[in-house]
Amino acid sequence: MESTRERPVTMADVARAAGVSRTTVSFVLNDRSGVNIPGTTRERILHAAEGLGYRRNAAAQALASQRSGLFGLVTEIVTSPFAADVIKGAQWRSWEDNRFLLIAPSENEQMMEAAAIEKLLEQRIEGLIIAASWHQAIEVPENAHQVPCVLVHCFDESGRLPSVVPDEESGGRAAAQELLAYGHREVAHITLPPGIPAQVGRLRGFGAELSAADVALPDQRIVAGDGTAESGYHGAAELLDGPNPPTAIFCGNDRMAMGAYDAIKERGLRIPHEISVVGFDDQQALADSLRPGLTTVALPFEEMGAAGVRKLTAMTTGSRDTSSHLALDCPLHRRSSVGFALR
Amino acid sequence: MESTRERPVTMADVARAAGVSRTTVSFVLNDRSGVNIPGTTRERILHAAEGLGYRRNAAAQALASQRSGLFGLVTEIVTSPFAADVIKGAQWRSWEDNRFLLIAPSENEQMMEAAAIEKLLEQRIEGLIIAASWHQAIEVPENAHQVPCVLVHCFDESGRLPSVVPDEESGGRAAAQELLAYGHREVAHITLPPGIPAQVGRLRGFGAELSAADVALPDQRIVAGDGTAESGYHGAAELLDGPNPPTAIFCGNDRMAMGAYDAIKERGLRIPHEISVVGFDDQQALADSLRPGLTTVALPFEEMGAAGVRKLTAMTTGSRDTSSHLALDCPLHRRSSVGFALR
DNA sequence: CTGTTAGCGCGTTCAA
DNA sequence: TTGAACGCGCTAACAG
Repeated sequence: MESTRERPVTMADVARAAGVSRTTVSFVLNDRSGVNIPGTTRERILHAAEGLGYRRNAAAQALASQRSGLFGLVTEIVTSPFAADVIKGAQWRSWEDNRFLLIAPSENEQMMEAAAIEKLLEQRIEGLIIAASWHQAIEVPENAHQVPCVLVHCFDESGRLPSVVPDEESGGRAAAQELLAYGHREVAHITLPPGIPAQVGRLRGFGAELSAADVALPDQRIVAGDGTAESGYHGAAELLDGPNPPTAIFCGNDRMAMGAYDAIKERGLRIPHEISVVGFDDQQALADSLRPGLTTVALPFEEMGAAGVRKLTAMTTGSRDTSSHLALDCPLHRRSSVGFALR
Repeated sequence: MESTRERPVTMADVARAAGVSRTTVSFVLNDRSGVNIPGTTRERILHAAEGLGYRRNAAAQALASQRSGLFGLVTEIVTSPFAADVIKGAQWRSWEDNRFLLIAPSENEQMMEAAAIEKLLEQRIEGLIIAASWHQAIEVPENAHQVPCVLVHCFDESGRLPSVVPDEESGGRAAAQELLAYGHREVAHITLPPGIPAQVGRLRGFGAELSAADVALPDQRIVAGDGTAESGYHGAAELLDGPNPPTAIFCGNDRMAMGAYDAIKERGLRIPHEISVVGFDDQQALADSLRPGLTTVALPFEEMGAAGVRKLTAMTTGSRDTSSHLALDCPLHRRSSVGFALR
């Protein structure tokens, strides 16, 4: 029984079949610039490769050339509802750039994240993207520094690593614009936990756009929340029960908007007829369960993923990209929670 | 300037540092069974590797061992809203199985799909998953047969390739159960294009569950749709304007449910008070824009992705898995479009 | 412009 | 148990 092991055809086979050396084959198959190979030879090689069913071996190429053509992405894939969008954007962009994207789950346990990166490093990735589930300063694992690294939806304190984050201020402005367009002048805001980028940016953008339209946002109209539905409920209650209730509330995130809905309905007010609400994050599962549908500002996850890869490609191809901190606009997603102001 | 090129440390370096041969290092690092190595030597090697910061080179290992540890997944990542869920399930499962998942976009152009697979093959994937955007029989590209291959959300006519599909019938049954639970006995169905698995299964399951409860589903109550909102509109109109309008409509998909909503509202009927609607597919973006929220049957994308990988792992590790055609349950997602029957 | 030669880092057989 | 030697498939100097 002579087992003719179906051995995969190699460059040597192609060279033999075409009557040339492996080098020539390599040159032709990678059509290297700066080498002029007779059209006939070229044809012959291509034809032989085709005929034999030759297929490049990426591992061999990676080993020999010291370049894997791989990018890595660590993200909270299982627990974060947003991770899929970042992956989608990054994945597509990588493919366009003729690279594969390796994904590794971090689930934000610091240990696991380092381990995940380690796995990626074993694959000799040429670049790494670390994506966080919320806009924050992160502690970058030591081993991440062994390859070009881009931070997505987060940044490091030192600011040494390039990052791609949402422009929270633009989101705040978008919310304000929408409310202003509907004639609201008595507006309020329920904030996120103080100090985090999302809290600072969203409020700042909101306030700036309002004041540009000569609409005041006094301190009594800014109540502190902590991001939970619970705090949204209390925040809205405080605003509505106060001496001068607003006609519209911009909530620092969708969860708080959910809480606000409860407080509003509890008081017999109708959304959007008597009061308008704008959220932030565009959480599908959440906006989905709210009645009426929540008009909210979305985070540009897909774009951030793509931008991260683009930046990585730029870095690995040597083009020194100076604009290393990118902030992407947060667009408004209209649903049904904003109506015309009564006052 | 003696540039001490920071050459990555190899097994040879570890061997030298530990005073043993590369073979021994290889044995220890891969803790090969059937080899007894003195605890001391073992310790010494591990220590040396740690100290030198040794990191395995996946490409070299793949090349030498002829096993890449990679699985491939082709899917319509950019155009299909469901692809992300399949990816999520498959990705997570692969990681658990200690493998990386390579994703390639197909966008259902037959040419592009083959090209995508070709790229994956160059990476020497050990298994391939082909995922479709709707449950259908597909033409499997020739090159897909060069590695173990599992079909997700689709199947090949010949039935030779293992597949993981949604159990459409279970979804039809779930819809019926929900309506029955709310006391509906006058129910109708708007079908998908005739013949496709989703149409056949959903209707069959729906009908079976009804008849098990002694509820009739006469032919006049089954109107043909084609999957578009337009056809849903007309189907619902036909049902509502007929001699004996139903109290509940099960639509073959969400898009048709959207159309049905219009016909219903146009006739001054309220959902779910006067008529109930159940959809199929659980399309976020769609169910999100409907008022009231659409109760609908979901396709188990994440589970299908995971099951596909699991099957692949089983195949590549040789365990002959006979149950090669897997059908996963479709669970109901309750929102607000089902209410108690008035009649 | 083409062929020769030497690695890339690791798995694995075969002796010792 | 350990070490020497070869091969995996390809890239890249360096000659010719």
